[in-house]
Amino acid sequence: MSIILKQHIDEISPLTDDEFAFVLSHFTVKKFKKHQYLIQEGDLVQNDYFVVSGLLKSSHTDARGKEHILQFAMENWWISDPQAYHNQTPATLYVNCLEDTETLAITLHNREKLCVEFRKMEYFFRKKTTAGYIAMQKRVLSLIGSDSKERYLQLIEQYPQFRRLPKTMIAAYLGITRETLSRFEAS
Amino acid sequence: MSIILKQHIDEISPLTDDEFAFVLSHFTVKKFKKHQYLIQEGDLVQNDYFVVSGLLKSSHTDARGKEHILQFAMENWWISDPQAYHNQTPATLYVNCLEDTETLAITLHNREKLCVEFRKMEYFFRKKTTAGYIAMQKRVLSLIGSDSKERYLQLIEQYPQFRRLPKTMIAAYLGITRETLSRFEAS
DNA sequence: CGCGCGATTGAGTAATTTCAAATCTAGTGG
DNA sequence: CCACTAGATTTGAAATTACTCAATCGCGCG
Repeated sequence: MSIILKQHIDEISPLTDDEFAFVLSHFTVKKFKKHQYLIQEGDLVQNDYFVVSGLLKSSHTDARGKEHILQFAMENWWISDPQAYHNQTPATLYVNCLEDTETLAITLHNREKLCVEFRKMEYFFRKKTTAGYIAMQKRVLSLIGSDSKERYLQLIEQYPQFRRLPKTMIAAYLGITRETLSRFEAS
Repeated sequence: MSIILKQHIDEISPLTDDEFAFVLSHFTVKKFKKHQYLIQEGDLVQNDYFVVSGLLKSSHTDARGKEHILQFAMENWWISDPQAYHNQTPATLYVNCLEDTETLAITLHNREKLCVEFRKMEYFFRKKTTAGYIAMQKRVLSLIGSDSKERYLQLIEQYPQFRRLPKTMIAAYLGITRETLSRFEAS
């Protein structure tokens, strides 16, 4: 099962089998059931999660009780509350499962230890974070520069997998209501 | 003048004077006049720029000719077209000066060389990028979760310095029209 | 069969945009 | 120091877009 993590790292920073075994020793397998929460608002966030299988989302619930979705995560993606994890402050996000999910979890302590002990992994995390930053900047551009219909079309073009998500959640990800989203598909 | 870069790095990864001299040798001083472009759409992006003094913005011009602002940069900030810089693909953004500006520029080649040669700087860039990712995620949350007036108030609370920017640009950063922004301040 | 949840549709309301015009302001040259 | 101009800001009115609230529809699952 952990082969998928190796392949994922290899794309940026190829490892020998021995090296990967060492890397893997810093992770722990964690499995969750549909609807289960990995992180709730206020929690101390122990882990960053690499998704081996399943489906999750991270979201924020605002003062009016509305949920806004920051991220979906499927196989090969990472998910957590990055701010709470990296700064070790209380979580402001929820992370929960839309399907039964298997993850490889790494604590901040082990992540930093791994970066110090093993150069290739510091390189991996640096590159991965850079790619994440670039993706986030694209999303900002889409949010400030495109109307909601364009954003929806861009989204399903970039991530066709997202078609299988409930539309209510797609809407919460795009920053529009489910009713507005529902009025698009017709065309 | 480069003392400000040292102080900036020291906040994350403290350096001795000798170490900093070594780091600095990887940068070149570049100065620009108000209205000058550092990067234009289609360019090969040579540098990431650390701002010593002055003021800049990065922006994208869409198919309708409208400008959307991704970032402002003042003293102590970094600016570039990250996607074009890190992937060495043609720029999709413009970066230009709102005031006369002094920068310390680093090529991707020198940045990577520096990371390999000098561990503390790889740590610095990794942490800096992580912080940038977290800030970007906050902005996404603000865009999908708050209406335009709330976003404006959040912005001037988080960055009071931005008050000195032309409102047209604040609007282009928030993803609203200048007319809409103009109708807020009254209250 | 019927429950429950997600998706859709309708009608009225609120927010935002567009287009146009008027007003203000900072910087320039005389 | 003043007049002038270009850019920025404000204001108005109509059109568009999105939201809210309420009702209905469709379907999978026990």
